[in-house]
Amino acid sequence: MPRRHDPERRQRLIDAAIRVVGRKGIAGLSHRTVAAEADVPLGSTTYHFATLDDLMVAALRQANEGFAKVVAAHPALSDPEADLPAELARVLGEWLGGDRTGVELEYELYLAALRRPALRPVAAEWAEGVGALLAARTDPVTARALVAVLDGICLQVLLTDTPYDEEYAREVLARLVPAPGTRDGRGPGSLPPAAAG
Amino acid sequence: MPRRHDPERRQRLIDAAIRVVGRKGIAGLSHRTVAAEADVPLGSTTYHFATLDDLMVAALRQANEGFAKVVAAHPALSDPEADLPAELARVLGEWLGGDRTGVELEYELYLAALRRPALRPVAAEWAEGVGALLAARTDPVTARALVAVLDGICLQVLLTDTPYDEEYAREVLARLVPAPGTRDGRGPGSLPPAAAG
DNA sequence: CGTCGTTATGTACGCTCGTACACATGGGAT
DNA sequence: ATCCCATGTGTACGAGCGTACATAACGACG
Repeated sequence: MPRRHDPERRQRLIDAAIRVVGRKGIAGLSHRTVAAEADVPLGSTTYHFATLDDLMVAALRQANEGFAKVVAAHPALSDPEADLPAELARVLGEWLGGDRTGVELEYELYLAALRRPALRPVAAEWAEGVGALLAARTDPVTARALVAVLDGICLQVLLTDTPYDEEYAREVLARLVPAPGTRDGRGPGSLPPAAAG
Repeated sequence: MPRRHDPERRQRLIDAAIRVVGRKGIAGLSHRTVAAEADVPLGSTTYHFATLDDLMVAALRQANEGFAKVVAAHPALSDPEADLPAELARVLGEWLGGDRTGVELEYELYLAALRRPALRPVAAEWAEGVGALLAARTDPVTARALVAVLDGICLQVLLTDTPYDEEYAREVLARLVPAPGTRDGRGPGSLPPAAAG
């Protein structure tokens, strides 16, 4: 019985949980599968995470950083001069085009909040995080709308096996962003219809 | 051992499955729970639905009619004179404001398509169905965009415990609909870059 | 009436699960 | 040096699961 006194075991369990969900889905997540993946005895997982919800909260919180990393790798998203819709569409394409397993993993944990109230605060954190990032470039209402449509486009791609269409995404995102001059913080709502067509 | 020769048993099993998912979620769906809910022996569920995927496909297909019913109850959605964004926002509010269990049920089955390829065609049917309905009022690209943002708004409400804001939804939907006169079927896509900031 | 295929029923096997608990261990406080 | 508690380990129990299968009833059809 080696490996006594293993600090960071908790972290290794989270990593293992993420790998398990990535490979077998949430349905395949159990104290035992995580223990096997992390190569620790069963009792260890139940000790560090009494319930599977606890484990999922930790996993979702960590998985959320996946999209954030892609975003952080694109400083253009923070550049007020850049074409925001085009940049967003590109970043989304990069994320969806990358490792599909990772994308499905993040979304599965995210969507699990529907039935697991424990996950909802974490899901909200993510939405607020992305929203805050976008709000710096537009206004709060537009930011929320952009997050919603990003979510919606991802769902369509992931749930219906439709390939991602970056040009389509760019177009849709562009319609949500008010014309310059309207973006002064007083919020949108009165943009002339001409701006949308 | 009464009730031999029970036609429509298959249908009753689907109904039972929907009730089970509504009450305990997909995680609580099993041949046994459905059998108990429908008050039939275990062997009967395995006979009519060899796998749980079969049962879920049938259930999702039937559950999909929930939103369709709400839509059908609003003929204004087909009226070319009506304010489409406002009507959509109202219908969505009605659906989300109604029996929350039913909404969660439909969405849970819908989202399950992420990990169950068998459900993806059914999920796609739903998206295409709503899309076709909206395409009659605008153009295909706008219709897809509206479906995406409807999905996104629902997600935000269901996943983050945020109350539904009809006025916000109306505003966002309105930005996606091209101004009248542009809606001639050639589709959008050529709006000047200036509109994007 | 008799036959046959579909539908219905009951039971059993092997597996995984969450949970509980008794025991071992080792490091930090005293 | 000693004690104590957080941490680690092994095992067992009862429950639920998918699946398989032998058997029984029924209705259609000749």
